[in-house]
Amino acid sequence: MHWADFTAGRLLEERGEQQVACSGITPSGEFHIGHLREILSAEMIHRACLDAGLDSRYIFIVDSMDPLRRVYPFLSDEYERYIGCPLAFIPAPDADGNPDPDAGSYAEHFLGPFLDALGQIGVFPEVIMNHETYSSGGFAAKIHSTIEQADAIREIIESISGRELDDDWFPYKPLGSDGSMDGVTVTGYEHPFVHWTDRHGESGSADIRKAEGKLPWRIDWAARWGIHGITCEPAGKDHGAAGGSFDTGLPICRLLGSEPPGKMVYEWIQVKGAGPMSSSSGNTIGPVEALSLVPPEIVRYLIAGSKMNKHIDFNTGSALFQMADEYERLVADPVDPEAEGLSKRQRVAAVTNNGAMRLSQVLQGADPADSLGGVSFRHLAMLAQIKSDDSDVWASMRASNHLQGEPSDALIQRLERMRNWIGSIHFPEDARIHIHESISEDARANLSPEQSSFLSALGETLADSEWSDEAINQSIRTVTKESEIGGRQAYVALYWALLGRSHGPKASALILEIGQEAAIALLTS
RNA sequence: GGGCCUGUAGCUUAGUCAGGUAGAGCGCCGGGCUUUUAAUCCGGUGGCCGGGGGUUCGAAUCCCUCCAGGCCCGCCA
Repeated sequence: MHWADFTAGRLLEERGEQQVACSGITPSGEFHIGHLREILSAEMIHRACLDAGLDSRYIFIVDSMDPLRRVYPFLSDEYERYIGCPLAFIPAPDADGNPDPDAGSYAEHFLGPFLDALGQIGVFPEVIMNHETYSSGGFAAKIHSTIEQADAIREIIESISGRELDDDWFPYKPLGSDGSMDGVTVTGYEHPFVHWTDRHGESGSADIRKAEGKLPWRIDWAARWGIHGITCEPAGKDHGAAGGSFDTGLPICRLLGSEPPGKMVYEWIQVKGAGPMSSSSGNTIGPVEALSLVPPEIVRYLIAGSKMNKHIDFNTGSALFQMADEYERLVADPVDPEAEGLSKRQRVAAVTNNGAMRLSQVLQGADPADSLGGVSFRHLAMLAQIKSDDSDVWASMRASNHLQGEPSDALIQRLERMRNWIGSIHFPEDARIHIHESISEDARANLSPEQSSFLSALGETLADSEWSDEAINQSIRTVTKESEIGGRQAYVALYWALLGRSHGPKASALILEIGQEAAIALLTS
C-alpha cells in the first residue's frame, strides 16, 4: 500500500473522520527544493484521506510572525535595522534589495511566487498567515495557559531537550519599542498584558490577544496544533532527533489541553554528491527554477515514488531521464493488483505503484495517461533539439503517429520546459545532439571505402534535391539502392558522419534541420 | 556523547509494519520488425537480501549483536 494511503488509514483509526493535514514555511525568501517534500508529503496524505472518504483539510501555515534572522545576501544593509522584527511587519525589498515602503510586506512579497510554484504542481492549500492568528486573538488562550504553566513547560524543555534555559527565560517574546523582539526583557504578566523593557530603555506592555509578540518556536508549534486541530504534520528529520522540537512539542501540546498529531518524520532531499540542501550553505535549487525545467507530475512523482524515510537525490541531470522513464512505464503498463497469477509481493508493488501514480497527478483524479501528451520524455528531448520551431515538432509527431490534431496544453508546457532544460547547464552533455560540420577523423576510421563513397554520392544528390523531409528521405533511399552497401550500413555511415556515432534520430530530419549548404559540405568533406 | 535512517543484481530499487519459493527497471548480450524519430518488440545474463547468532516447520522480513554509510542534535525553521 502507498505510504499516503497507509497513513490515511492510520489517521482514521487514531483520530476519526475529521482530518487536518498541515505544513508550513518561513517566508524569509530562502526557499529550497527540500520544502517541496514537506509540502507534498502533507498534501498527498490529505488527498489520500479524501480518497478514503474522510473529511480532510490541508492548511499551510506561513510563519509570518517569525523574525528576520539576518541580512540575507539578496538584501541591502538597510535591513540590519529590521533584524528581530516579524516578517509580516517589515517592508519588502525592491529590485536592488533595499526596503521599499510601497511594495507590501516582506512576508507577502516572497510568499506570492512560492504559492504560484505550488499551483503548478497542483497544490492549493488553505493559507494561514500566522501573524493573523496572533492578531485575531487565536493564540491568546494558549499564550495565557503557557504563561500560567511556565515552570512546567520549562521543565519539559529542559528535561527532554537537555537544554538549560536562562533564569530570565519567559515563554513569550514581546515586541519592543522598535518592533524587534531582540533585547526585550519581560518584567511581569497581568492578563492579558505582558510587561517588558527593551534594549533602548523603553518599557511597555504587549497584549497577548494581538500580534504584539509571539511564543518561542517550540511552544508556538505545539500551540498551533491545538488551535487548528492539526492531526498530521510531517516534519523534517531535524525535528525528529531525540529531544528535538517534536519531542518537546508532544507534551507541551497536551499540557495546553490538546491532542498532538503523531510523530511523522521525513528524510531530506539531497543534491547527489553535494551534501544536503540547505539555505545557509547556499547549496540550493529553488522550487521555482526546478519547476521551470521538470514536468510537474515528475516533481510529484519524485516525492510520491519514494518512501518518506528514504532520502532523495534530486538530480536535474541525466537522472531526470530515468525518473521520467520510470514514470512513463508505470503509466503505460499499470498492473492490475487483482490480476491472476500475481504473488503477494507483486500485488503489494502494484497497489503501491498505482497509488504513486494517482498521487503524482497535478489534477486530483486525472487520468495519468493524459499527463504524457503522447510522447516520451526522451523522445521529446531529441525532437526539441533537432526542431527549433515548435510547429515542426508537432508536425514530426503527427508524422510518427505520436500526435493527432493539435497538441494539448500539457504537451505544449512539456516542450516549453524541455527547451528550458536543454538550454540550461543541467542538461546532460551525452544527451546533447552535436551535429558535425565535417566528417571527423574518428568517424572516418569507422567507415569502409564503400560507405565513404556512399556519403559523397549522397552529398551530390542532395545538391539537386528539394529541401523537405520527404525529398531528403527519398534521396537517401535512392542513393542507397545505387550503392553497393545495404540499408543498415548506409544509415550507420550517415550517423557517423552527422553525429560521430553509429545510430541516432531520423536522419532526414537531422539533415533537414542543418540546412542544404551545411549538409552538402559535411557529406562531401 | 545522544538519536534517527539506510545496506537486496554492475546501477536505481520493490518487497520489511501484517514471516510462506527473491520481483522490477536501467545496463549488458542475442534476435525480430526484409531497415532507423537514441524508436519498438521478443529472449537471455545477472542476487549466500552487509556479516554473525537466535526464534520458527519456514526469515530479506521478527529478536540480539557486529560492520559499513548517510543525517540530525546552540538559536532558528
